[in-house]
Amino acid sequence: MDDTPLNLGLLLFIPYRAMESRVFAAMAEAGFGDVTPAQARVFQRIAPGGSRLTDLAEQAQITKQSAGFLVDQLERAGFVERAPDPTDARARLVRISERGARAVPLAAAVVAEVEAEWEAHLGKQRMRQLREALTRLREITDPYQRAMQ
Amino acid sequence: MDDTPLNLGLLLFIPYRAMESRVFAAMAEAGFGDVTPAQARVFQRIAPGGSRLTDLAEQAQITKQSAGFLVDQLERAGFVERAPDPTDARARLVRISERGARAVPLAAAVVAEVEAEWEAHLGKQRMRQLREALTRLREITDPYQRAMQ
DNA sequence: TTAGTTTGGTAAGATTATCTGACTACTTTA
DNA sequence: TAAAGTAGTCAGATAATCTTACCAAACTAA
Repeated sequence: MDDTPLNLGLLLFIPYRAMESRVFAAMAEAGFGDVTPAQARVFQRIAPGGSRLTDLAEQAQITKQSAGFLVDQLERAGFVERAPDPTDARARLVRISERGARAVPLAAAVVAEVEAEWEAHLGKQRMRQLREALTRLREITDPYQRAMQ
Repeated sequence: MDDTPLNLGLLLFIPYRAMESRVFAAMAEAGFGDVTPAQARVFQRIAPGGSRLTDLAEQAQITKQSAGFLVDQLERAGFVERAPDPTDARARLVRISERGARAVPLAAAVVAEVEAEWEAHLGKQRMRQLREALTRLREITDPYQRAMQ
């Protein structure tokens, strides 16, 4: 077997992917099977008071056309709603709607569950170190520093 | 500002995405701009002596049809070649070709560069802790444990 | 205060990446 | 040696993304 250390990109991707799969499986089981990964990546970036399409696109690193397409789907599925932005007549705010709000704590619970499993495997200390290192890493790898759920 | 701790999935994704972007930008600049992220995710899983399509599909967690589609593109672009598998007449081995082999050290250099930047920001110790935590995490989140470059 | 520039968003059309289901050809096993 | 399993392809559908082009509202500066 090859024991070359794995590149850090892949090392980051593997658990990310595992987390995503777990959340999607649980959501599907809970009756939210009609949300796709691409939609979720936009959804989870909606700010508490609502976000503009352009901001969502920028944060998710997709074009505003793609973001619009995904928000249309989320709106049709009842997860979000659009409201005029009182501060700018050109813009509209994408907000989490009632059905979307019901999904949020469910997803959060699965994330917590997976994190607990990881902590059980790594130990409290290493888990804390992991979170700290990633949080610091974000300072230089995330152009959008706003905290998100 | 909201100071809720970010969920670990997103915390993993942010630097992963940053690493990927850097690598792709550098590859494009070096004349390998015709490779897509999806193709790269398959390519980087090719074993030294070549891999079967089915194995690549399994490791990348896509269907063999998708893997075949991406390998077709990689083959047309000259990054890989297919050879009969001497041990099984049904199978063929996907191998890195000359052009592909030229791309590998280039990508590795960018990865090393980004990792060095991260280490400069985190410090040697936290960087080591990060790598160790991720390596251990892989034990419970990666169904395919074979080391990859 | 109005003309030019920027910003928020949509429209149309193409391309890429992915899936499911069905199939062929070879291999393994009972 | 017949049945079951495995490697891969084919066909057709859908999802997610892009580029280019556009419109309307809002800023900005002469």
